[in-house]
Amino acid sequence: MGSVLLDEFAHSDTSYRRVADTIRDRIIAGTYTPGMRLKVPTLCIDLAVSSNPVREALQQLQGEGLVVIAPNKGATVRPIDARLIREIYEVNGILDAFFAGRAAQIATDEQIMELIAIHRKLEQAMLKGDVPKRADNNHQFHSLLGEISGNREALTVRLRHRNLMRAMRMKYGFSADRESIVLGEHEEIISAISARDVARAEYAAKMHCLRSCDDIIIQASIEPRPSATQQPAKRLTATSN
Amino acid sequence: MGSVLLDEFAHSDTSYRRVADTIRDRIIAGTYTPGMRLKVPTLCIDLAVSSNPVREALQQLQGEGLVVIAPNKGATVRPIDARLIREIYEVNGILDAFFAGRAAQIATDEQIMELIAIHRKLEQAMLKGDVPKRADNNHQFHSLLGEISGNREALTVRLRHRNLMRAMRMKYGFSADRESIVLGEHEEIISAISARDVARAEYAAKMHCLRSCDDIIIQASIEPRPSATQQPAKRLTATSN
DNA sequence: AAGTGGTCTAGACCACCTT
DNA sequence: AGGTGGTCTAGACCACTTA
Repeated sequence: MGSVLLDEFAHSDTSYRRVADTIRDRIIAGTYTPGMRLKVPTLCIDLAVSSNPVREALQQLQGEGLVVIAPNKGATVRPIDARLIREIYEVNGILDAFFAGRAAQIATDEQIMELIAIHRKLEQAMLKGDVPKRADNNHQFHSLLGEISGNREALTVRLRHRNLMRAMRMKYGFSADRESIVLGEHEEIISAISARDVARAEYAAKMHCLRSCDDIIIQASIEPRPSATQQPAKRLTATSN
Repeated sequence: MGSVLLDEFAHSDTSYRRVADTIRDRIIAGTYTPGMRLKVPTLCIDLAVSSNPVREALQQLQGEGLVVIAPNKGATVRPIDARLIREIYEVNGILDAFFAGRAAQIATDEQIMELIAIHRKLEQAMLKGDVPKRADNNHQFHSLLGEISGNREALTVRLRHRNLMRAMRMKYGFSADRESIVLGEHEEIISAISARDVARAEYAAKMHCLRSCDDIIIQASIEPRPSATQQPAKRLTATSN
């Protein structure tokens, strides 16, 4: 029987998942920047699907904190201001201190080896100036720390915040000397974990976060010309419930 | 021209928001219990809407952590096992310690008065055995602590976890003597904040969380046996404390 | 007063079951 | 095979914003 609709069997996964993955990647990659309108008709054409999967994907991304949906007004990439950055890094600092402290308690020697291996790859990527690989290795470093803790829930929260901050980094970048400092901070964290020094590991992780926060705020305050989208309007921050 | 559809002007908000609110309330109230299937056709009939708003609401609730959606298999109320409870309370303990410690630093005298007022109302509700009011006042107590910190992002995370645990409490309840213990723990937190003793406030809040976690696990008398799914974890995260 | 875009319905398609 | 229910499309309705 001939199918009325698409004969392509491009159904490896559900459509709304692929749409959500695509939009998420574009937000993290900086293709869609914070504050940008995400119009359903445009996305429908671009991704060759109808409105329903797009709308479901946007709802899901709102749940992840990457998108804000205002009733009858549509979706925008979550706008990020200095306050939100500070709040997120405050939470990140608390969680990362927990991760590092827990790692100092329970990490196996193999896991510590793996941390060091990732750290070396990160070092290489920085030397080569390979920005995407740099971001990926940094992500792996902190993900492994989270996994060692065994707390998936905490890791989920942390990952969502990381995605938001990656979007910021893609828009504003790092300050010139931040990269070499990051390496030193990672080494201090690894050193503390290896020494099984919980307090030092917690402190090192927290400081790593604080300095990253300071850096991103400095970078972001370098006035990026307002893009040619619509007027800023008011910030809506429609917090659910 | 006559409207083809409903002429009722029952459009105070969007449909998918009302559906999400309804389902969320029912999960928290225990009408829909963890693990229960949420079938779209049933919800459509029950709530008198079509599938699209229901599906969008489910996606949103998945983002909030109350619902799990499996591709081509549908939605279920998020199943909760002992591991998830421990993970959530671990995060809660960290966040509540932060909230209480921050409150000890920056709470105004008026805010502390308000905390005490809520505490008294909670006391009254417990004496009267008014369970819904009890839950509501307890929620207010911890929400105010979160608001004092000024960190909305942390508060959002904490609120989501609170919703999940309220669903658990609605299903399993408290142990007999837990209520009076809660009052004492809240008083200790208030006392530490009033004394501006950061470390004591953090410790009191963390202990409050840990005891609540222990209580709910006992009430649920959950055996964390691995279910029919695969068991990838080899090393169990040493049962904390 | 159009137009744009968000929202919702009805129905078709199709994946995963049961029998 | 048949049924149940998840998924997607097409199109209608409607809120908000242009001019």
